[in-house]
Amino acid sequence: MKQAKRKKLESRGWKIGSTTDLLKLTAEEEAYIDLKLSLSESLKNRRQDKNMSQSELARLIQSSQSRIAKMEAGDPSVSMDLLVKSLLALGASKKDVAKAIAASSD
Amino acid sequence: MKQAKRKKLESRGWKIGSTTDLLKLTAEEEAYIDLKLSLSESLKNRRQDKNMSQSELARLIQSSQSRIAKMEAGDPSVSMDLLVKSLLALGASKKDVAKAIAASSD
DNA sequence: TGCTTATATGTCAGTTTTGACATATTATTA
DNA sequence: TAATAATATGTCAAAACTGACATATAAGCA
Repeated sequence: MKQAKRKKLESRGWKIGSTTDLLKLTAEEEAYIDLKLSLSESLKNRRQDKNMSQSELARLIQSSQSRIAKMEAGDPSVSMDLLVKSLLALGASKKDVAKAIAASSD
Repeated sequence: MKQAKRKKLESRGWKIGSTTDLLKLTAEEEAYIDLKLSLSESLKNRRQDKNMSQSELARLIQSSQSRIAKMEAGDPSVSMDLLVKSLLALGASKKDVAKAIAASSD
């Protein structure tokens, strides 16, 4: 994994292991993170396309503005379940979700 | 939603609301459940294609046989995160995951 | 510039998900 | 048939995730 990418992930709060095994992020771990970041991005785009504020989306899915912010920031404390439920609440179809997931993140 | 399908879901342990609003499962809720069941199925197929037992898979992902069984049974206590991580551990690519998700469940 | 709205970040108690365990049920094979 | 392997089901303490809140920072506009 490239140094730049690792930095990006670490800045978002992902713990990629101790300093000694920073370079050992497995392909599966990387794919999993990629996948969540793709969902994050997709969520942000969908919300903005609807001219909706984070607070409005929070109301829609009975969550809070801060959690929406964390979702869109790719915070590791957010589950895929919540990301997907949010996308669906914004009108995404299963195929839309699939497309978001298949998209490579960089 | 069809009666037969609802029964199927309820038999797996999904709580689809009280008797009065059994028919009001929203499209989003339905899509979310469908999506998880598709991942379940995909996981089971992948594992079996590799001639791997649930115990072996459990070891591989540092989980337990009982949790694998729950994943494959579509138990509502299992997160999408765990399902996806497991698929990736079995060698699925992001595209494979996307395909599983896009697949309609019945 | 100040004012307002939107987004980001940190914390935390309540809830959900977790691996592990015991044990039941169902194949599979001798 | 018995014995063994595989899968299913129920429970629980620990770990992870959650909405909510406070508050910081940023963006837009008068």
